[in-house]
Amino acid sequence: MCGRYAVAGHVPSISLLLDGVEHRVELDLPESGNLAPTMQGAVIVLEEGVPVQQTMRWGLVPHFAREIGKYSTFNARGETAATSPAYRRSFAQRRCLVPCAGFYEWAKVEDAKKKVPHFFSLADGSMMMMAGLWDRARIDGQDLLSYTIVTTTPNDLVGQFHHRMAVILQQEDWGAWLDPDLNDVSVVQEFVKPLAPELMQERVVTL
DNA sequence: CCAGACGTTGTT
DNA sequence: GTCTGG
DNA sequence: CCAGACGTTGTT
DNA sequence: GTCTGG
Repeated sequence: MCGRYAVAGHVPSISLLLDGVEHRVELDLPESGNLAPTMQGAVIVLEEGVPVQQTMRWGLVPHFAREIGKYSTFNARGETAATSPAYRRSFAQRRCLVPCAGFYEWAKVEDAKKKVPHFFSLADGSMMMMAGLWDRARIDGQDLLSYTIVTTTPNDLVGQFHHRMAVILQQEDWGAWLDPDLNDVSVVQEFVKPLAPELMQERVVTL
């Protein structure tokens, strides 16, 4: 799962390989130590072939919706996103990157009243890029952009805490995930797998 | 045919 | 306990 | 995902 | 918009 994550305040510039061409994206990420569903988050989408940062609502409102529903769409199961009515068009044509510092999982502790948050980030401290889907809906006469984070089975590290985990893309896959020409769903599906646990680190935090 | 759903996680 | 809002 | 609310009538 | 259930 991924229901809360953190976005670093510093401004890294990232590099994407799209169709053999390198693109640099200047990021200006608003700092957030605890981003929650329904809040505005920064994602990277392709705009006329160029990767750009874009702010949208976390919690995908499908193109066919006419109002922001009560459904839980902050995560999309990678196993079914390709065929589910709410996500399939986005899975095939509207993928995005969700940059973050890391995400949280809460663990229940014996005799403790509150659950304890654990923070998961990349072992080398670099920016984490989660696999996202986005969509555009017409709500009250206005375009609403929104996104969701794709989930999969956990690796051995995250699996100690939860049975679902966000899909985390390695840098060499960032461009391909964004590429609209890559619309063969079975190829996209290859990216939906847990990141190797040795590439991640975990620590207890307070929020 | 029309009406209504379209989602995830976690917990039981 | 369960729903809503962030 | 977690945190916080969860209710009504009437009066100011 | 498209599929499912009635």
